[in-house]
Order: sequence, then C-alpha cells, then structure tokens
Amino acid sequence: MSVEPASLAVRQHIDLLPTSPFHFEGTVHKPSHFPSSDNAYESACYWFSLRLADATYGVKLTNLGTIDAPRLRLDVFSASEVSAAQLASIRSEIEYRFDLNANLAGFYQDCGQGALLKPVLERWRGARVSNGNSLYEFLVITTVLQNATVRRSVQMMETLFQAYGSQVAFDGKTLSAFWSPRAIDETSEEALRALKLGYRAKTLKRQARAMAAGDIDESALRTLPTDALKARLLALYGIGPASVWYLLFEVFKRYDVFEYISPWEQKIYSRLLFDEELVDANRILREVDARWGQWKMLAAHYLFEDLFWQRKTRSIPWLEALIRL
DNA sequence: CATCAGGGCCCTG
DNA sequence: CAGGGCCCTGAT
Repeated sequence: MSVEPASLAVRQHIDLLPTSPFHFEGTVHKPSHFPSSDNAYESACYWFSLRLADATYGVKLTNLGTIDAPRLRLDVFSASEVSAAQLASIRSEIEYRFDLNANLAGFYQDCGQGALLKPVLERWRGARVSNGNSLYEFLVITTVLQNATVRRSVQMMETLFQAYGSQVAFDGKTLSAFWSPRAIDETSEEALRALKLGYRAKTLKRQARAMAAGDIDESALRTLPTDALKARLLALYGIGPASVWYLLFEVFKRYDVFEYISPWEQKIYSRLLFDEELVDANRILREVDARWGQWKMLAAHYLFEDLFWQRKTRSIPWLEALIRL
C-alpha cells in the first residue's frame, strides 16, 4: 500500500516518428476500454505510468505532427537519471505497444472501399492497435474483466492498484502504477480474497507465479507465429477463448484474429453489421471473414471504437443498455 | 427480501 | 464435450 505518490522529477525527451498515416487520438485513446487510473488523456496528450525492467516511469506522449506528417514527443519522467540504454528500451517498448511502426497501407487498400468501413476509415485513418500495458498487466486486466460488469471490473482494478500498486506524480498528474508480479506472488490468496476478488484470487496468484518464475518471455512470444502464440497463451491459467482473443489482438497486434465473440460483443456486432438485435455468432464470424479476411479484427476494431467515439457526442440507447455501468 | 446474470474459465464426469 | 461451480454486485 503506497502512502505518498513518488515524485518523478527527472525529465528527458525524444521525438518519435511513427509511420504515416498516423492518427494520434485514435491511437492513444480507446473509448471502449474501461477507465483506469494509470493513464490520462486530453486532446493532444496522453500520460501513463510505465513499468519496465523493474523501474517505474511516467510517460507523456504529445502530438506534434499531422496525420500525414506524424511526429510525437516522448517525455520520460523518472525518479533518477535514465541512461541512454534505458531510454532506448523505453522507446522501442512504446513503439511496439502503440504499434507506431505499423504499415497499414494494405489494410486501407483492401478494406477502404466498403460502404460500412469507408466513412470510419476516413475518420480514423492512421489509428493503431494500441495498448500501453505489458503482457502481465493485460493478464490482470482480462482477469478482472471475467464474469463482471464494467463497473465491477473498474472497482477490482482500482482495489488492486491501491493494495499492490503505487502512485506516481509527474507533469502535474498523479497516476497509479502497476506492481511487480512478485508483489502478488508473495501475497496470500486469502489476502486477495479479502479484497473481494473472489475466485480470481487464484488466477492472479497463478499468473504472478508464472511471471515471477520467469516462465514467460514476452519479447520471445512477440516473434511467434499466431498459432503457436495462441497455444502458449491458452496454457496460462485463467486464459480461455475470450481472453486469448483480446491478448492476441491488443497485446500482440495480430490483425487477423477473430474466431471468438463474447455475448456482449455479439450484440454490438449484430447491430453494426446486420442492423439486427442478435445474430448468430457463427454468422457474424463468417461475415467478418468474408468481408475483411486477414484484416478482419483490425477492421472490426475500427468499427467498434468509432461507435464508442460516437457515443461521446450522442446518445446511442441500444448501446447504453449493453454497457451496463 | 431473494434470485440471477455478468465483456469466463476450470474441472469433472 | 456438457454442465456445475465460482466471488461479488447491482438489477429486477
């Protein structure tokens, strides 16, 4: 349990040049994600805490460019001086997590003309698959998502931050930061249960154990072909078809993975693709494959996020009913 | 007040 | 491979 926020007062910055086109807002802020105190977003800035190689940093990304001439400022805030090597590894990690070096030209070419996707791609051209979290952190996220409504997931996540995470202050923001898997490895399942995490306590323990034992090399997993990667992820305790689907796409940027659809998303895609309340899951999966092939999850992601952006400016009654805060 | 499903997964039979 | 059990919550 942290007391005072750690002040990250040392600041360094470098410029990043994402591939073009690049959509800053559509990349750093995903309105369909549940809110979490480890990040903050305002028009041209995105702040988040980053835990890397046992150190905690504050990161600020600032948009300095345009869609066709992208340029980002990466500010790294730390408690003590960051070496050039550390800065380089932070940079490459961020490039991976935000997919800054992606080449989506083939996607726009293959999928840009369909009536459904065309206006969405025009609005969000250059948006990337992004997720600021490490594999371990995302395992925790999928665990608190399971069998829970959004409100409860948020509650559990914040409870975990309070009990095992820390607070960092930088650039006028105070954000939560993730813990080391060791922290959960060393705590008891009973202590986790006392936080009202229920049966998830066991899952969190098993996942932290695997990470702390060094069984999982995230950078090695990134290089695996999707089938092999999927098998490795499914072997992790607590990871089933729903969670692995999130992981393959959001963490590992596999644009073609869409073989599972949860009941909640089934209802949303039924509306988006068929303008019906509920369409058979297999029919949805066949449809996205036929429409978008190797880009099917990326295309679906664009549609999905566009819908949640629309929700910010106008009420979408059928969607509100599904979100169930 | 009681009951039940929720953005699943594991384990058993 | 189908189905029960699991933690807690808010909705009904």
